[in-house]
Amino acid sequence: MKRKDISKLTVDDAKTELAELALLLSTANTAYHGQDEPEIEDATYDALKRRNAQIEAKFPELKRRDSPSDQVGSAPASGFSKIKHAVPMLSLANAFSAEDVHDFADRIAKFLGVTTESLKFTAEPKIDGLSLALRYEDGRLVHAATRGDGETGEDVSQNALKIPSVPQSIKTRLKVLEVRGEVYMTHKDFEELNKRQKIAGEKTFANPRNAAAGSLRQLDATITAQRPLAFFAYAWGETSADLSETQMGAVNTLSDLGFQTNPLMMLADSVEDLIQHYTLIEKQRSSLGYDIDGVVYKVDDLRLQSRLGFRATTPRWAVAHKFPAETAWTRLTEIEIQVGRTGALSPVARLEPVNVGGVVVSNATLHNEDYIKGLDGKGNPIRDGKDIREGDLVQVYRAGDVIPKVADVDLDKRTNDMPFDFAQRLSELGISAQRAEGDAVWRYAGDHPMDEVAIEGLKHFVSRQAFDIEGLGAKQIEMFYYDPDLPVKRPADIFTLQTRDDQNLTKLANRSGWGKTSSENLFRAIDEKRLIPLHRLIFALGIRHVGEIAAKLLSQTFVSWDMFWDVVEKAKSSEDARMTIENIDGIGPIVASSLIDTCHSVSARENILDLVSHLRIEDAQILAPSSSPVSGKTIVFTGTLEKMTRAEAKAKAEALGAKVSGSVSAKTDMVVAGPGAGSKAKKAAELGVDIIDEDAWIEMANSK
DNA sequence: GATCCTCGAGTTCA
DNA sequence: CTCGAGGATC
Repeated sequence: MKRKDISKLTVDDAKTELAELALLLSTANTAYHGQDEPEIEDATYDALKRRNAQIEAKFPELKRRDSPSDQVGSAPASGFSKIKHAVPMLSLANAFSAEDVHDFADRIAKFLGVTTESLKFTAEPKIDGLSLALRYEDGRLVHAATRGDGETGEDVSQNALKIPSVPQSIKTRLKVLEVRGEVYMTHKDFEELNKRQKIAGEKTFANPRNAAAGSLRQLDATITAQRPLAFFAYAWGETSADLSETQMGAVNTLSDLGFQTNPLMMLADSVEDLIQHYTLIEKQRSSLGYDIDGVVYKVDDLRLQSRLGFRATTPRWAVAHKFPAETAWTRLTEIEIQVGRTGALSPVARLEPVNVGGVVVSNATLHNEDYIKGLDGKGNPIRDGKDIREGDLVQVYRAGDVIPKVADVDLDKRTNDMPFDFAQRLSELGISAQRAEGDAVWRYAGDHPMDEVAIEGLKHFVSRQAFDIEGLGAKQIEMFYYDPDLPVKRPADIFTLQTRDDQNLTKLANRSGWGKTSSENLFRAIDEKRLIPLHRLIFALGIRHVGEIAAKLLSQTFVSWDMFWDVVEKAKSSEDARMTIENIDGIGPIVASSLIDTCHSVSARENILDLVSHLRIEDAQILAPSSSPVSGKTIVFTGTLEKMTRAEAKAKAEALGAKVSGSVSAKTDMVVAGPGAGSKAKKAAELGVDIIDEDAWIEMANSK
C-alpha cells in the first residue's frame, strides 16, 4: 500500500489514517494471538506500527484512545485487547410488577417536577443476547467492543465484521457515531448450529444466548463468520452531534442508516399504555423466533433524559420490566453451610440437578437463617411463610436470570417433619458461632481462626480488585495453604515464597503440574505486585465494612501508607484521630470502628506490618481537578428553584463533581438562592460565601 | 425516626 | 444479581 509522505499529511488525512491503522493493527494482533496464520508479516506489522507512531508524533492531539502504540506487544490474558468506552455502558434498573413501573414513572415525574401524565415513553422488547458497541468514525467501523464491566470492554472488531447485520460503513456526516445494540441468535439458527456442532463432534450450546456469546468471543474470527449472528441496534454512546430530539427519532435514524432495529418498539403516552404493550409483547414472546426477557421503557424526550441523568450504575430514565423468570421443581437434598472470609456462615441448598431456563442448576443460595424459615429481613413472610427443609420438593428460579433461588415448597410432598435448625446444625458440625442481636447472619466465634476463613481471606487478597496476582487464583491458594513444604497461611507468606522455595530441597519447579516456566512466571507475577497502589493494599486487607470504595476514600484522604497507618494507630486512644476517619464523607462510626479494631488486634496488626515490610506502597493520586468550575466545591441550594427540582439540581451538581449540603457553614463554597431564600442566604452573606441565583447556576453548570 | 441510596458480602454457572 | 446494613438526609 502506497502511503503519503508524513510531512504532506493534512490533519484530515492523518486522522483517517490513524483510524485505519488502529483497525488494521488490532486485526493483525487478534489474528496473531488466535493461533491463526498471521494476516500480515512481522516486518509489515512493525512498519505499520512505526508509521502510526510517526503520525502520532506529528499530530499528538490526534492520538487515539485505542492507539496501537499503547498496546504493548502481547495481548491481555483473555486474548482480546481492552477498549475503554468513551461513554460507560450501564445496566438497567429492573421492574418486576406493574406497581414497580408506576413507581418508576412517578419517581421521574417527581424528579423533573412535572406530572406523570405529561411524560412519554418508548417500549421495546429486551433482547436476551449480549451488548455490543460499534464505533464509526467518518462512517467507517473503527472498532467493536463488548460491554465488559461497563467501563472497559473487549475489542471484538474482527468478529463484529462477520455479523451480516453490522454494516462496515454507513452513510453519515457524523465524525463519531457509536451505535449500541444486542447481538443475538434466532431459535432456528441456534438449533441448526447445534445440529452441525453435534455432527462435527463439537460441543453444543445450552441456549441461544450462550451460543451467541461463545460465537462472538472467538479468537479466530473465521469461526465467528460461520456462526449465524444478528444485531439489533437500540442505543448509542458517543456521537459528535445529536441524532434526534427523541429516543424514537434516534432509533429511526439508526434504522435509516442501515441498522436492524426492533419492529415491536412503540411510543406510549401513559403507564397504562406501557403495561398494555408489555402484555402484548409477552403474548408474542414464544412466536418471535428469538429470546427476549422483558420490555424496556425509556423516557422518549432526550432533553429530559439528560436532565434525569444517572445513578451509580443505571440511568434514571430507563427501566427493564422483566418477564416472570422460568422455574423448575426439584428435590433439595441437603442444606450445607459455607464459610465466608468475614466468618459469615451462609446456608446453601444442594439440589438434584435440574434445567432452569436452559441452564442446569445444582445449588441455590438460602441467604441466612430467617430466609430458610420463610421470613425476610424485617420479619415479613416470604414464600407465604413456608419454611425450607432438607428433602423438600422445591421450585427453583434464577433471580435476574443468574442466581438460583427457592421460590416455593411443595408441602404435600413433604416427608421431613423436622424444621431445619440452623444453630443445632452448627453445633453438630462443631462450629462455634453466634448471631448478633439484630443481625441476619451467624458468624464464626471460635478461639482459633478457621482454615476456611483464612483461605477466603487469602483469595480476597489476590482477587482482581486487590493484588491481582496472575497465576495465583483460588485453586493455587488452597493448594499452597495446605502445602507442607511451602505453606502460605497469610498474605506476607506470598512474598517469601521464592526465597523459601530456594532453600527447599524439593523445588516447586519439579512438582507435578509445575515446571520451570510456570514457577518462574508465578514468582515474577508476585514480584510485579511488590509495588502496589495504596487503595489496593487497604482493600486487600479484607477489613469488614472496608470494600473497594471505602478503601479508595481512605487512600484519597491519607495519600500515603505512613499517614494512613499513623492515624489508625493513634485512633485507638485519640478521639481526634478517630474523628479524622469518621468525618470522611461515606465513612461512619461503624466502618471506622471496624477499621481501628481490626488494625489493633494483635494478630492482624502483626500480619499487616509483616506484609508491608515486603512492599513498596504507591501514594494515592491526587484527583485531577476537573474542568468544571464547581468541581470539588460544596454547594447549598435554598429558596424555590423554578427551572429544576431540588433532586435534579443536586444530581447535576454531583455529576459535575460538587458536593451538595443542606446547611450553610464555613465549608460552603457557594449558595444558589432562589426566590424566598431566607436564613440560609442570610447566613451565607454573613460568612461571605458566594451567592448566585438559579440562572447563574444553570449557566455555570452548563458551561462545563 | 423514617427513607433513600450506595456499598459490602455472599451467591451461580459457563 | 440480591440482600442486609451503613451512611446521609430530611
